[in-house]
Amino acid sequence: MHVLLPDGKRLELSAGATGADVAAAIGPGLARAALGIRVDGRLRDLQSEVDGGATVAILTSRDAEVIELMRHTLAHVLAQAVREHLVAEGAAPGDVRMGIGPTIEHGFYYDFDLPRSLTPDDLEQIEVRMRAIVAADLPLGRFTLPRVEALERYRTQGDPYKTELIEDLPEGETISFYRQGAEEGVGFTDLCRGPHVPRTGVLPPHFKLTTLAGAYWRGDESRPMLQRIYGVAFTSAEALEEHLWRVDEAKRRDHRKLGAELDIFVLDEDIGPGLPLWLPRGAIMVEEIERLAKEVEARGGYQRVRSPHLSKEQLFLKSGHLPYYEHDMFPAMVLDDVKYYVKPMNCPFHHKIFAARPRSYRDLPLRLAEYGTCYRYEDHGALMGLLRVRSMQMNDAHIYCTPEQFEAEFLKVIGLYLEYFELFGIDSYVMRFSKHAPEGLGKKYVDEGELWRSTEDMVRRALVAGDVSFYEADDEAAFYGPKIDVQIKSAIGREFTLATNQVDFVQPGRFDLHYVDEHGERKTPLCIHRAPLSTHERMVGFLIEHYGGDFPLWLAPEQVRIVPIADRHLPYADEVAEALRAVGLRAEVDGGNDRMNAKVRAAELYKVPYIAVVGDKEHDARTVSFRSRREEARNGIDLEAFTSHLREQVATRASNVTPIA
RNA sequence: GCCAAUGUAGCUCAGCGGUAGAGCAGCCGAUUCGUAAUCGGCAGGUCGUCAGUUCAAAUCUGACCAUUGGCUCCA
Repeated sequence: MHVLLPDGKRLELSAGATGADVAAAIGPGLARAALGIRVDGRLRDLQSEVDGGATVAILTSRDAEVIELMRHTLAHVLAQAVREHLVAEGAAPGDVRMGIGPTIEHGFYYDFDLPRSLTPDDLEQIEVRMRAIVAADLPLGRFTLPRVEALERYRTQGDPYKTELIEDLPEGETISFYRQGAEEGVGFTDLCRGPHVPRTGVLPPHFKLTTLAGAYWRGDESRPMLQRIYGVAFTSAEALEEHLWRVDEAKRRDHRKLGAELDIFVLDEDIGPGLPLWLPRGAIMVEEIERLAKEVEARGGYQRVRSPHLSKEQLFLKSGHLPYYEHDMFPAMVLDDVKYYVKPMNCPFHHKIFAARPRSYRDLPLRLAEYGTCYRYEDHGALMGLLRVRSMQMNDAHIYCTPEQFEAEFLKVIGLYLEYFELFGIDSYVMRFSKHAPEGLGKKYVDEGELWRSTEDMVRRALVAGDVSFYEADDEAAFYGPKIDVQIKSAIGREFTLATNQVDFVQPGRFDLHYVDEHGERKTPLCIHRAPLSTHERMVGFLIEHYGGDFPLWLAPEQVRIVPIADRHLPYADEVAEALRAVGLRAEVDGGNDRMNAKVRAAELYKVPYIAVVGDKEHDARTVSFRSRREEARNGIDLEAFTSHLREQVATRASNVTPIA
């Protein structure tokens, strides 16, 4: 047989040749340096047999992708270290059970079922053992076993996890193991698909165990909770340093930290978890977002409505929330044998508004908007600052339309997202087409298999017609229909849904909503739920991180801080503030008895976009001297010119500032 | 909800068996100063809560509450 090399050369090999054989055939130097191979674009290890006719590239430490092999092998080294660590203190080897240990972005993890809980101290000691295993330069050997023997191997060890993994492998699948250490019983052997580096000695020292966490076996909350150890690994010290620096930098942008420093919101134990208080500065931001939404929606033909926070049980029975969404609702309050619930969503109320009078096809599409505050009983452990709360103001609207109008309306909503994202300069996001999973019918999802499929097809057609790029995800839908979720990452790298756009083929029918079409027939409308600005809590939380607290002028809680140089300049400072406030700008005077330098520093730390210094020169000429976080500092700018410069930025909601003329 | 860690003044943190400390912020006073910290003084805490151990608990133990890191879930 033969293989092709990346330069197009043909290399003749005997049958059953491995990656190592290919490297050796090319040259002894390469054979020593080889860490893995790439076969037709797929990463494999040196021990795997190459396919005849394939293009094979030998990978060395110079190839970036070998870090994948290294991280994978490091996961095994971690497992060996954990076993040694616990056996050293007296645990039986069989009591140290292994789950899975894959690579992830920046590193790897491994899940364990252990006789005791690990502590951060253990982590340090385990890392020391890992370095010893690397230094021991154990060779990695791959071997396969027939299914029966593989199962027997783990059954005798009493290992339910590996046994289950093998049982779930499809018949006929090769069951491979990797052993680090020259012989059985030494080092560590693990069920594994590979690929790996050839020896532990080639692993880079630039790794670090980072966190200890709990994780359900196979991600299923009904199964045992294992202990997971996360680590990061890079090929160079600089890359590791840079990664750790980035993690640190992200912490500085964390909206919980900045939210406290900039007086935007607080959480108070007496009020309850996930129930934030907006401080005056945060309230300004929420209201600016609302103002933006109202302007955009007025242009888009939306009408605003209002609905109560509570409703009798029957509304949510009708909508389907009680059977399908009760877990996320605050428990009922009972008055005179009538149950009332706090609303988790606005939709049932809007359906009632739709039904409040007969509707003609001429009324459609009918777009009802409300920034209603909803309450959801989120799991305690899921709460996170403003990004995951229990009281939330939805940027909500429901669009009722005919099937013929669906595509255009749906795409208009997508267009809305894009308009907002452009305004905020949001460019790293993905659109997720969230579909149901058939197993969830009747449990998580209303039991209408056919309707699910046809609605999902309709959404997919609309997305393709609108040339929207997206990926599909099963089992992520709302209980009443599929969604388009805009997925985004927080400063600390956790993915969450920002905007959402959902199709509802269920509730209009359950509420017996109808309109009269042009032939005088009663028809049920479709409903699109949309929240392009997410909830106002999550949006503000996201924007704090997105801007790192350096908000564009229109969003900044305080837009101008006026710093008088001496007390005698206070009257003029007040005059400047009045002039700014007169045109709707938010300005404050720092009248304290600090030195000017200290006041400038305080305003900078508070991230006030413009600091206007006024002294004798400014007073006499009726000017200001400003410094800004977004443009070059200028002295002696005419007060009028300064004011209109700021007004212009606010009016256009500018992110990029054109310096003052 | 599950696994684990943490919880001392508004914030950042020290103290870790003998009944509480610093810096910054705050307040008062002096200084009136040209673009990131002027000086001095004062005030501020039932050490998350509730039990327990002890002659004595911020310090040890337990339960609960909250926060954080993950898992599950989600706007």
